[in-house]
Amino acid sequence: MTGLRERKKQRTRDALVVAAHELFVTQGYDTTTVDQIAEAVDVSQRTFFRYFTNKEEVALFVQDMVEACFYEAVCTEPPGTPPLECLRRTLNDVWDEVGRAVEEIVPLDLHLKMCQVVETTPSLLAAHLRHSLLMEEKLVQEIARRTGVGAEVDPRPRVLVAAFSGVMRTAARQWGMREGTSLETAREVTRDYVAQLGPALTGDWGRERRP
Amino acid sequence: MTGLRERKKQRTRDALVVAAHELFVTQGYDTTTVDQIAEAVDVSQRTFFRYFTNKEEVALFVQDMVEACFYEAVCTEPPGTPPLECLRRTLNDVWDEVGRAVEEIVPLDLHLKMCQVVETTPSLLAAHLRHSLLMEEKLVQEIARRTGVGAEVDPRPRVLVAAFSGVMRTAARQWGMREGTSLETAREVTRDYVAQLGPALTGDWGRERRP
DNA sequence: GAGCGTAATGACAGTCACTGACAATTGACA
DNA sequence: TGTCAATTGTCAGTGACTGTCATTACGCTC
Repeated sequence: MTGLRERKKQRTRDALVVAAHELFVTQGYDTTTVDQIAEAVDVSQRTFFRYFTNKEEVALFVQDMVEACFYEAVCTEPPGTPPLECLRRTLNDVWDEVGRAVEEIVPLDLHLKMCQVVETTPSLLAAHLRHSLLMEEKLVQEIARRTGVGAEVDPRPRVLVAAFSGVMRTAARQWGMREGTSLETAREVTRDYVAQLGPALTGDWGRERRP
Repeated sequence: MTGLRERKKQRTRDALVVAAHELFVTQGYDTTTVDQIAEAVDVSQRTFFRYFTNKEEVALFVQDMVEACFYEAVCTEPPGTPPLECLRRTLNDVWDEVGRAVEEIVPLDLHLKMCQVVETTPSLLAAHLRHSLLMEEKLVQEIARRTGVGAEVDPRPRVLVAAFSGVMRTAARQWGMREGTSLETAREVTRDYVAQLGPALTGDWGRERRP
């Protein structure tokens, strides 16, 4: 199953991801050319485009994996849990696994820095949002499946996932703008934000910060 | 104030928007080149890029205006309204004005078709999502202002706007996939989806469609 | 209404992301 | 070891976008 060919490909792909991350983090996304990435790994530009359909993809490779990781975790959640609770609980439990999965490809620190690059680079942020949308659709299907509610006739699965994802994105964004970015702070911020979903929707906001 | 120079520029810009819309709608976004758009209006490609920083911008010009329109409407809402109610009410009231504003630039029908093109064209959808994010941030500031809650210390403004915007985007998306796309159906679908925000978050989803 | 300053445009060359085609290389497997 | 198929490099081409400079056109003054 793991012939030399496979392993070589895997190594090239990983090397491209790591090299790209290092270049993006140090000199910025827009100012890094595909040629530079390819050269760093000593392959031709054409080969780069055989591994990644475009420049964005190599930048979002790890993030996509993280989101896929979250989706998988949601799918393994025990049935019968109320949908919002299911998402919230998964979110809280999945961080360690995410950390491990990331480390298999790039140093965790590099990935966290890359998250900030994504947030601050318009074209990259745009692509990231679109990728997230695809994952949202998968989540919708899963929520619909586990609640027995048809996503095509009842808007609630979509509405729930949209609200939840919107809040998570916001949390990620706010976290990315902080100084100390670690998995721990990310977990805290997202947990915090999601917890505010209910209070934020009800009109009676007190005058002081959440009690 | 409106010298010949200004009016001429305005006319060129509008002509570019209309020509671009027609081309995008008939042959698709990716298959339309900037040269074609410029040629249709009889200006050089360079001039096109003096009016719009990139190809996406001309495609999203009207949509951006619509979102700005919504934002303005939120700002003129009477103070004291609970924030979610404020957004919901504005959303319901603003449609006619939006229709009028759009018609000043492109035929409404063309715009509605363009919305579908945006939803179905990955790169364009990505750009659209990013633009929406900018508008969300403005909304956050406005909500924070009118509730006297600091957006930098209390997550609720961001959480509320994120949830609301997420649901609106979902509604727009679902609407765009329908057959009969009119302002009326758009109003209905969005109103419908936003109304489901509360029910979707509570765990006790009934087995049948919303009663 | 002639002339001057400035804004708008066109023409051109160049960069970079991305693609198709074809030839060269290399692992897999008989 | 030889053959097949997958992987890669090279090259040429397209299209989005940018900087530069010469040209045109507007607006304003005298």
